Amino acid sequence: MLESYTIGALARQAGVNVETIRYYQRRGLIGEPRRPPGGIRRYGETHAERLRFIRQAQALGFNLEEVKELLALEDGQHCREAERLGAIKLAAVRERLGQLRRVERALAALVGQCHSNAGRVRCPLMAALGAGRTINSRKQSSDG
Amino acid sequence: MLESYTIGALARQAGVNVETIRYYQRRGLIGEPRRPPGGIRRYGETHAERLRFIRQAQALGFNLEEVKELLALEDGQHCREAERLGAIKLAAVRERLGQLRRVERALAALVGQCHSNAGRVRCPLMAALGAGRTINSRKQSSDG
DNA sequence: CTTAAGACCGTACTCGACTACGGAGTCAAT
DNA sequence: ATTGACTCCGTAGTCGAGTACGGTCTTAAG
Repeated sequence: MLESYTIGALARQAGVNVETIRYYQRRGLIGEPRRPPGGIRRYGETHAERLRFIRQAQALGFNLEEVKELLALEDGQHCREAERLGAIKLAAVRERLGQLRRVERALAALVGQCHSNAGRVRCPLMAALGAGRTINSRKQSSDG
Repeated sequence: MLESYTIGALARQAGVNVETIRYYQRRGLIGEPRRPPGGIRRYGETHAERLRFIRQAQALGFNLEEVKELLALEDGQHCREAERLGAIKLAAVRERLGQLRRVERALAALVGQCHSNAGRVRCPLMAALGAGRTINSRKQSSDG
């Protein structure tokens, strides 16, 4: 634990903006090391990892509040609570996963169909995404 | 195709705000039916479906621009283009899917571990999300 | 010591996606 | 004809997640 990065170095290392780090600190997602008398804060690997974690979690659709909870799990002693939160997130993730799978299938079908069927899109995507029937709405635009 | 909803009814039916519909129209995601001489626009099932489509796609992480493209695929005659776009989206979806699967696994592991291990969280989530090592940073908070 | 890069900090701006507001017009019921 | 709910429309405000700005302070190099 060398605590060797300045905030700028940390930012570079993690591929985020300095301002973003400071923003996360304000939001309580990463703690700021106390600054040595009159000086400049130093950050270590743990911070870098935390940043990576945050970005990953975000990329998966968790918002900062949720990420914060996730991080609390990680830090937490409260296994009971961790389990509860984890289970909730897990359910959410599985739901997302299910939908995404349907989309994948539909999209794959669309592309395949397109391939074999040049000229006519019947769009299985629409079917997959909640609508029951074929649409073919001929782009009822206005702008006139 | 009864074109029987007013915008308010459509909104209720689709579970969105009237303003949201108008916003989507401005953004070009749904066309507005021309208004009968001096009157009020009427919407039909196609609009309702389109709204559902939008919400679903959004829930899966597509932004409005992307949704618009998706909708263009649907509307489009241009199969060639549809295929191209579709393939791109498909790749994105698969990437997401892969990540999400990893998270699911990790989260499931976390919850399971928690269960069998009451009192101590080692957090496989962290491992899954880009960090290599166990963290256990004891919440280096600041806040005075 | 001077200087320049960068830290520190508060405040303000941006961007996407809405959401609210206010005034004028429409329409069905009374 | 009047009322009240609702539409239409433009403009403005909100919220989440940053990003930028500007002034002061630290710190390393010359």
